Amino acid sequence: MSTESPRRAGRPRTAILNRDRITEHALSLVSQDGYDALTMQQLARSLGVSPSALYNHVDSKHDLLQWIQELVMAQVDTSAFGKLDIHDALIQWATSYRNVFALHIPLIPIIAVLPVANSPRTIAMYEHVAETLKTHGLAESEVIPTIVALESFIFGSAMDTGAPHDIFDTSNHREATPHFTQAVAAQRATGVNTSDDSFGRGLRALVTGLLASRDLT
Amino acid sequence: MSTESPRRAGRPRTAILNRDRITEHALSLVSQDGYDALTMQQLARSLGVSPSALYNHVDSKHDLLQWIQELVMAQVDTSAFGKLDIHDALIQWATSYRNVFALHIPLIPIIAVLPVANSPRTIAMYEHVAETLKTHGLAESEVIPTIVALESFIFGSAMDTGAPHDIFDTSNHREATPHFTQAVAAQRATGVNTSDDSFGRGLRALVTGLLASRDLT
DNA sequence: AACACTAAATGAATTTGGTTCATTTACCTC
DNA sequence: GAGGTAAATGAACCAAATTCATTTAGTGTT
Repeated sequence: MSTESPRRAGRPRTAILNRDRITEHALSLVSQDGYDALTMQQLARSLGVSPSALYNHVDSKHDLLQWIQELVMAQVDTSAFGKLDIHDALIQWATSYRNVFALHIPLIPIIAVLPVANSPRTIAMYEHVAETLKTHGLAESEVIPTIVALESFIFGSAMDTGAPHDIFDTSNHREATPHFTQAVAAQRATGVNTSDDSFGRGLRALVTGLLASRDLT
Repeated sequence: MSTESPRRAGRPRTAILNRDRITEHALSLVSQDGYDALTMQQLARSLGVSPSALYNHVDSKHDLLQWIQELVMAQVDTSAFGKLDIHDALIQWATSYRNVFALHIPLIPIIAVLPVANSPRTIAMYEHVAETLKTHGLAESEVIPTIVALESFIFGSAMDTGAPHDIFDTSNHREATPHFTQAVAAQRATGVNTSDDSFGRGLRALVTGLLASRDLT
């Protein structure tokens, strides 16, 4: 938006800050102390700089989160495409995707709604999936809805990993909800992690169903 | 938690505020101007009261959001259980569930992770689903994971409705992503809403697959 | 070597929101 | 009436993001 001046002369002092350094430190803050610890002041302190200095490089905190997203996205494992058959490849990819974002839950509401254009890594990942689906024989117009359906499930499942263990505790209303209460007890008795189990079952169902719809609409 | 005092004497002036009135006004604010407009000051103004007065009734804004959740949950249509066969009942319920929360996206990250104990309506809804799944012949221990899988997809899909139309715009990187770019164009050409289509496809796949897993594990 | 120019960094101030608390208000019961 | 209590008030407080005028320190040019 800003018209550049004639630019006749030299460079300023060597910069302390740049996108990579900022993002790196931000992500490290998050890993250590969680998203609540990620404030502009904390970040600035960790970089040995004053908070306002950050605004020479980042437009807003929201922007900063987008930067973080890029790094996080890079952790998603897409190596299965081309190696494994489509069914297994999708499952391996989706599982990695979900596990990565389980560690970055606060990012989910942001990126679920973020234009993809700013994130090369995200685009590259989509290209992998799209190519695989197309090769498998999905109709051109089915590719995007299939990806979106998978992603919705992935994000939803990642959020679910943040739920407390006793989320389904119904101590107070036990009388009114016999079936539900009993189901909770039965699942708990199995000893397996609810989120993981739910994700596994759902993912298998979803992948099988979506790939099968090659013809019908 | 608070030990009650001896309570020997009378009543205060007739209260202006109470849970119902507060929640009602909060929800109305949200409907009109979105969640950004829901601040404690705005809410207080809309009730003709000072902000601090709210804290005699609500412990925190987070609490207030839980109250809203109750009202929102009440809008989910569970009437299909018992009327329709299980497949169609689940689809009708899930669709209503998703559509309701598409109007309350900011609530999703909060309630997805919220203990159910405080929300009678939520519990009642789960009881419906649990009973239906059990009647259908799902193993006791499969009921909860099935519900969680469905809910994850529902929440993820509801979030997706908030995505901008051009979320998949790849103008800049078109060369690098031929398959994806073409898929986006093809889907756009169909004229159908991406979120709706994705949700429909995914939901059918998910319901079919989850109900079929009656035996295998 | 001085100059002109510029990006980067500073620090103070602003803004926005949530939340606390001591105090006052109104009204009910004895 | 007098005692007692929940509700409401208003003035703070606090944390956090953001803005802005100003300073700092390079770098190429003359």
